[in-house]
Amino acid sequence: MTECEHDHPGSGLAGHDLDHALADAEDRCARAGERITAPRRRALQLLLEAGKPMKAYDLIDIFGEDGRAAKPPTVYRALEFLSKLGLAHRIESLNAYVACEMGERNHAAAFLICDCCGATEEIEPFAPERVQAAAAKAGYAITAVTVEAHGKCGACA
Amino acid sequence: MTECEHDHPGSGLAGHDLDHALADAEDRCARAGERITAPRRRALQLLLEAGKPMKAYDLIDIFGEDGRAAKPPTVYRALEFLSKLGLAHRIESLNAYVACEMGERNHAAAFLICDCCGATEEIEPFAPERVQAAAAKAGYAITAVTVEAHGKCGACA
DNA sequence: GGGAGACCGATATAAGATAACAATCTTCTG
DNA sequence: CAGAAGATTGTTATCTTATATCGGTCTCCC
Repeated sequence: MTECEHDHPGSGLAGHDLDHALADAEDRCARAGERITAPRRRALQLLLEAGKPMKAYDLIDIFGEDGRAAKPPTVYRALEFLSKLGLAHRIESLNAYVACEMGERNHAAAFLICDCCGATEEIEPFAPERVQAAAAKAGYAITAVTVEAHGKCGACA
Repeated sequence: MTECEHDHPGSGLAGHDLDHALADAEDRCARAGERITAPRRRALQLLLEAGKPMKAYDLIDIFGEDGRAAKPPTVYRALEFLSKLGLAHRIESLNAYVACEMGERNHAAAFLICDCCGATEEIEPFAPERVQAAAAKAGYAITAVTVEAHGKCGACA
């Protein structure tokens, strides 16, 4: 899948931006009546710093501030929580997780994914009304849609 | 994920329909200059008979005509081949595989998936031109798009 | 009939995810 | 404050999903 491995810049957050994003997330969380605990916050921090999809076991490996790995359930639980709140998304076709780039609201997400460098871009879903229409015609009531478009990003093409 | 477990009818093929579908597949295969060997044919047969997404290890368990399991690589290789030819599709959000329901051409696929009974329906992709447009705007050149809509089918709703 | 490449079977192991249970923390209530 | 209820965590073990590797076989083509 990964072919060229240019690891061009990447849009990970750091310093002030990171703090701000984390504070935002805490707000959102509080408003949703949920608690953002230490492992949840740590998982989100790692995703934000990475700025690209991360495998669960990559997070596990770097989870401890002291350089020690976490136990898998710790990280999987945190990721489940973040997904539930829309603070992160799972990318099915990569078995990976990425911080949500579109602030507020637990929206549907769609992704452009570079098979070359691994970069992803979160975009507005394409034609939600047509999804619903097509589903209704087939008798389905849809609650969540996964859209993952693979190809090459500008830098790799 | 699975909640109710009605296993309502299902659209698996059998008898004459199955033979016909397999013959069709062999045609397609021959025209593509590929060989449909015994394990490939067997894998496709199992998917067609099931008429719904099957996990790789479910196929592995029932692969042998004599009731014996196959070795994982045998089935994974067959599934990879069938996917390449468009005779089957992988459903990322289920880690499962399903026979293609739309005859000819190696099209893009989209799926309606019932989280209740596991049924799926393959449909025409929604707005391919808008995918391409959105991707182009972000500098991406897209080669494959995964669309998986989850919800409840008519029977489960 | 012999070489090249595709394909297969088998073993082993890697990668991804969850079950189960005890311990702890939070919040609410009396 | 005491204590119960529920959410969250840590820990161990295990399950599920997928691939690497290697030697042998088959098929095609010259």
